[in-house]
Amino acid sequence: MMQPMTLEAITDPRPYHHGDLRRALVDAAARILEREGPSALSLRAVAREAGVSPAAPYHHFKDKGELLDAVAHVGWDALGEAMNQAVANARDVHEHMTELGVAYVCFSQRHPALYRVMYDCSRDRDSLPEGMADNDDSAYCMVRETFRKSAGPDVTDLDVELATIAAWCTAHGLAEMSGFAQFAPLKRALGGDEAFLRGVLSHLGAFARRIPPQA
Amino acid sequence: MMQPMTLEAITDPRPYHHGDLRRALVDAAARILEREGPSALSLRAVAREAGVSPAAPYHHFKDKGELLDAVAHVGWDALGEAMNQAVANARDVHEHMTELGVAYVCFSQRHPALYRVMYDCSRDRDSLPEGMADNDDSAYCMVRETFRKSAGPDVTDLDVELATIAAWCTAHGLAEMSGFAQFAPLKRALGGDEAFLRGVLSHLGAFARRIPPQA
DNA sequence: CGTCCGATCTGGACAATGCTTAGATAGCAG
DNA sequence: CTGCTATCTAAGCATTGTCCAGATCGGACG
Repeated sequence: MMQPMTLEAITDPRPYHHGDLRRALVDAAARILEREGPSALSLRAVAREAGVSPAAPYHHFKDKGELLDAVAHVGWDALGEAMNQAVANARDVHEHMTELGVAYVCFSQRHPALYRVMYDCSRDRDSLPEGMADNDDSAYCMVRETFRKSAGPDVTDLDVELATIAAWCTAHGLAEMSGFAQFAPLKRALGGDEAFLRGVLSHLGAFARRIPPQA
Repeated sequence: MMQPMTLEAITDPRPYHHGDLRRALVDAAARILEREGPSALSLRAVAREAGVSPAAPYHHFKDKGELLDAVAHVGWDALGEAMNQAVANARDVHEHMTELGVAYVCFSQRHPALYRVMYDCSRDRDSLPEGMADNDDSAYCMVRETFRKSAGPDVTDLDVELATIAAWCTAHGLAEMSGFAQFAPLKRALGGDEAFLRGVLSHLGAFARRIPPQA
């Protein structure tokens, strides 16, 4: 809200005696993530990157998980912003859903390590990731609102919720799997990553048509 | 070198010095997974569980990752079997797709730790998990075959492949997310986990209808 | 039957990690 | 200046993945 949600690793040289370390740590973590991937993201490495002792982070985060949570939160904000952008660029309402899906998966491909952290740190908690659905601009809520706006009067809130979950699950699955090397030939045949993405999304119908509407 | 490069193509019943340790290690790992979850699955814990020294596994697996691969392979075989079962129980062909999806997600909920390992160890490799699509009975190939059989004559192989990927991604997304606590009220309203599952799957159409068929 | 070789396992060691505790230091209120 | 609190460091602990030097067992060969 107050801070710009960009991912750029800005080496913000705040020459306070001991500057805003909390912020510096999150930035350092994001920098390591983009540079070396999730497996290199140790608490000690983050401290090293930020130029402090290995124990310093513990004065700002309860444990490693809480640091990861903060990093993930930044990621969700950035995702939400990217999806907002995508909707803003769409010409009419019926394109919104497509553009949201494309923006979602593209984001996950541009920041694979961040995306992984976003989900990983919530998997162990059995609850939705922090920042994913916290406010109206958050990614999940945008999808739901898009559904609600394009829904007819006979569509219940429950229907909207279920449809949102379905769409979200599909996008998430695509985000995690579209990087597999086995899909490279397919992508080439279709003419690029985004074409592949749209191709898969367009085949959702073929799947759905074989599922009877509710039991 | 003397062993076939394809992972345990055949169960080699070679009672070694201390028995078939390789198999014992995989079993021990699976046992720990079900009992204590993925975070407790250390190489040393596996060795402890199997009653051998911490260095013993290195005579059967190059590193921890290779052990995990073997565990995941067992998991994919089990998933394939569960899906085979589901198809066998379906009354007509048009139910196959639904039952496959249900079987997939149910498996992931019955063995959450195993399911996580199945994907985790392939994520770092950027290729499809071993055992996922290796033979005709494997999970992925079953979905593709179901699509092929129920497809009209005008459907190309590429279409079948894309539809398979779409269905797979959706199921995977559902498998990973349906455990989130936020969905509990929804599940209760619908009358249980499986009803929730079918509910979400049935709303795939609502999503797809808003996506224009191919660019 | 005995000898030897190689596959299998042990014990010990190393660096790295998450985390804790005790002590140092800086900024600020009085 | 004095004292308090938040912040940071240094040192240490248990655990982890991995490697290495030997011990040991199984089976092939003579």
